[in-house]
Amino acid sequence: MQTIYDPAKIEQATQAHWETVKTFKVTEDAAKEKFYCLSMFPYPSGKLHMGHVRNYTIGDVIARYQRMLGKNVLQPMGWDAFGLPAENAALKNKVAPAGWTYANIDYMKVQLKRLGFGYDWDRELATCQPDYYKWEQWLFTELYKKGLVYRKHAVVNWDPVDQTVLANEQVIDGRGWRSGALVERREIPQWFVKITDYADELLDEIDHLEGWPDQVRTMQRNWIGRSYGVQMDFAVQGRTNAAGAGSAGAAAVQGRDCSDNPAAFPPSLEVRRTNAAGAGRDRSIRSSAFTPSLGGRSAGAAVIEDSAESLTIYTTRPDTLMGVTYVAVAGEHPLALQAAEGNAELTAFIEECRQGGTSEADLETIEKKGMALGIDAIHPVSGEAVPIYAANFVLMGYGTGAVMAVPGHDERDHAFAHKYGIPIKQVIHPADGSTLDIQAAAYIEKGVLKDSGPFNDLTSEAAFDAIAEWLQARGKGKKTKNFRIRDWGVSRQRYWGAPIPMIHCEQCGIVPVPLEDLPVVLPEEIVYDENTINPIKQNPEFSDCSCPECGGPAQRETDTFDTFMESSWYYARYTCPGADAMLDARASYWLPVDHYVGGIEHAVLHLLYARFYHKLLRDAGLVENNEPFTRLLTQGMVVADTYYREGADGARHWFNPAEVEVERDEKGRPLTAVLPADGRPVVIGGIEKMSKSKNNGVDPQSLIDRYGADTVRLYTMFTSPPDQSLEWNDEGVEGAHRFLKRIWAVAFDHVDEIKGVNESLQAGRTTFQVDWKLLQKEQSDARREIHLTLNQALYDYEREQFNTVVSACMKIVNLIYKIPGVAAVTSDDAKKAPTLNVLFRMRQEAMGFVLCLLGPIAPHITHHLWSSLGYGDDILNSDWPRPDEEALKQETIQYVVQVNGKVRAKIQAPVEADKEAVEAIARANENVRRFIGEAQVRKVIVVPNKLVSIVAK
RNA sequence: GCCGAGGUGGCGGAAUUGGUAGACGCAGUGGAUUCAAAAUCCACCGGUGGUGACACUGUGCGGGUUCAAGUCCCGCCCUCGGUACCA
Repeated sequence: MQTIYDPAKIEQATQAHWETVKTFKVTEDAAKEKFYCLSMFPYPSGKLHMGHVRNYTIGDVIARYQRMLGKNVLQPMGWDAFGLPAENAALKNKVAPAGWTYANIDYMKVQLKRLGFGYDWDRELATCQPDYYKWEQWLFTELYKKGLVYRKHAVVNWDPVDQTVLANEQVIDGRGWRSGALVERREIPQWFVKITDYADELLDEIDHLEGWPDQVRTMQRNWIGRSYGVQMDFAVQGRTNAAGAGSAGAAAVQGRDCSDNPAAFPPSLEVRRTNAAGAGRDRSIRSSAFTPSLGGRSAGAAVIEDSAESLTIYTTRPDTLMGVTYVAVAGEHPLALQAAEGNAELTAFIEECRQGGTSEADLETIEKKGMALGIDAIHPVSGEAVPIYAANFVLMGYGTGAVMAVPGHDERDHAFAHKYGIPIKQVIHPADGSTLDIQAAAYIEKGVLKDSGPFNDLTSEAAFDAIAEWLQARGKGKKTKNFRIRDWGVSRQRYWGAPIPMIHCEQCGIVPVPLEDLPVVLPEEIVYDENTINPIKQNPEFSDCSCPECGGPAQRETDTFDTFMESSWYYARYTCPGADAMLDARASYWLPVDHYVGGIEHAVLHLLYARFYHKLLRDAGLVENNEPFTRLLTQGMVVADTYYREGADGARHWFNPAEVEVERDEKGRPLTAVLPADGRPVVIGGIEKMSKSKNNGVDPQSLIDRYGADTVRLYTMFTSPPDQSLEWNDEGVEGAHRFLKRIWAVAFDHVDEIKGVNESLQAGRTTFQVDWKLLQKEQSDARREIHLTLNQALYDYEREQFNTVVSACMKIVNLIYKIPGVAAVTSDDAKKAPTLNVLFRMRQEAMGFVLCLLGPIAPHITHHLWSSLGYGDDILNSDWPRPDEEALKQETIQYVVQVNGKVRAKIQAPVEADKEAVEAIARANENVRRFIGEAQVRKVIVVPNKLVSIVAK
């Protein structure tokens, strides 16, 4: 009697079983090999989206696979609970961010459980809980004591109407998202963590991250961007009032320096330049620091005392030095501000420079504009005066806001020089002696120096050293190493985050909050509306405090941490829930994470910050290894079709794919899309990442309700390989569901047929003596095919290509349907034949393969069928399948025969045939002889077990 | 702009890493079953020519290396992700 596949029923029963047995609760067990499998925790945005489902299914498949291999598997889950969306929701719905967040967590947790993920929920954490962020605050104060934390000014997006700082996401086309006002750049004091102190280690250890995708490793290398170059000094000379400019400049810079710890003055900036030839070669990174002669302030820099003030320049192309024809500084640079006094035009330009966003993409794509300051920089070699420009693409906050320019050998400098009539000088010539028009285009390759005074005729490589030595000998510069990466700015001017545990005391300056006063708790019971966008700023109840050192009145820091701070160490905290310390000894059993799974969008920031944090934890004596994540899988995005109509104002109204009907031609190509609601057409907008803004999301909950968790899991695993984007398709979900019904049907047909025929199989015993030799050739061919397919699936599990694991399962099920001989048996006598028992055994074996292979992917149905087939109570405790070597053996091998590169025949050759024998069989083939014809055979290549290639002319 | 990834049938994708292009699935077409439908099962399914065996052609575009190229090299085009305050 076959039962009907009812996913809701069997999934509930299976989950109840896991709950009762506490299947996924784990503890440290020194006797077993541990495996820590982690998926990036979600932001509790409200409900799960398909990206979550995909991420957590991949993680769960890996965790269950490792468990079936016999390991002690830890798979935890938690919540990245601080962040901007909670504040946005609070403004919209007039609810406090905390309540909104906790409600979302409750709902999403139910959804995760419904999907059957094998988490140890006893380890759950939320980053907004004070007993979590307490330790992050503690570590921050420790880092401060070590000198790894400092304060400096940094640029933010400022909305002049709402009087608030905006995230990049809240700046739309250069305007504030709520006010619509033009956004300005502003500089305010902020906290920084010195990731640059670890830049060398973070870079060098990428080489050892063999379990990471090359793509991510390359991105991190480029992000850290170590380069070797020359740092040098340009003296500044005022054309009208040099002395005045000098003192004003120095004073302004002192005013900017808000560091309470002079030794922690930021390392010099970097402004990135990459030549158009791109792709990692000849990258030219140049930076400069405006260095008043304050002595020792510029960390690691040569102290150059030549003139009252100077601009320190870093370049990876010192060979182009003699081609410098101007210097550019930021609008807010002291030199620019000083020059603008009494100069309305320049003042207006500087004001213009303040507008626009702060993101790298904004800065690089804006129209490059500048204005001469009327003062000059003195070239360190030639002594020539070159003009200093204020330019809108140079940022004060990144380093100290000045760059040198070589229009002849840098594309952006070339364009800028063209626009403002600045001379373009060619000092590098192609090594092959060819000539080119430097006025038409910059020459960015390396070559041979000309018009370079003492350095003429040197190659670029030789000139690098020669110029560096020349400058060093005269105290004007030196060779140096630079990084593209900047220190990590962790201050956010937002309410919903972990408070930065620092106190400002008029007497004692900056004082970190001592451990006994931690955590600094963020007030959660607050009113949240337009008037109190940030309820802890200007809130005396929160900010007034007494100084831990002198006891006098003091003010708390009201900025909160970047949420990357919380997400940089949660993986470690999972290993020791409830610990009365940041971490305890349990961390050393579980860490590092063996396998980490998350979105490719985190390839740089989160994954780099977490690596950095792990090293901070190591240096605080809390973990014992150097890297947090041994193996990494970055999954692709979930994408879907989009449909829209344009309104009268040009605004697009997006329709969910579920509301749209697509008409196709006889081949299935989409022709038009209409909205059945009004029968009128909509525009097909192409395939995009599922998002609220494009209204192309699919709600996983409705799919789970309709098809069950196993179907949703199977579909997401089957449709794309994990690291590629997954294109949504409703019919595909049907297909996945159909396959599960097919397995269900074949399993219960099998159970019915073996009843009363084979007691051993019925009892699930698979160890009775089977004489496989009883199989006829086509039957043993089928069995061989099944074992070959199993082998393929095992290989695919190892390389984590789960879509082809599913393919293999489908193939095996198709083969089971077609096992020759078994279907035709109807009479009772035939059912008792010994061959039939062997065929039943063969089918039982194949079913076992499918259930095990599919177990991690569709855990509920496989759990149920496992016991229906009599195998036992829990598939998770079964042995992982291996193919039978005997079953794989064959007598002949198929060879492909090519003549002049084209396939002309397929031949069978005995396994033991040598190359000559195989060649002889190939040449005897009629079609092969036809294509060789009269031509002479010049060469024959025989690839063992594969092909014969005959070259004839 | 810069860094990274990807372009293979109508669609998602496969090709054990230089060796039969299109596995597996979706859609489609034809058939079986059914009073009918759904469900299920079977067959076909890149293009052109041919009744057929088969031939030619075909992996974004243009070149190249090789007995052999989706895969390697050079030069382009297009799409997507990141770009430091979205998470």
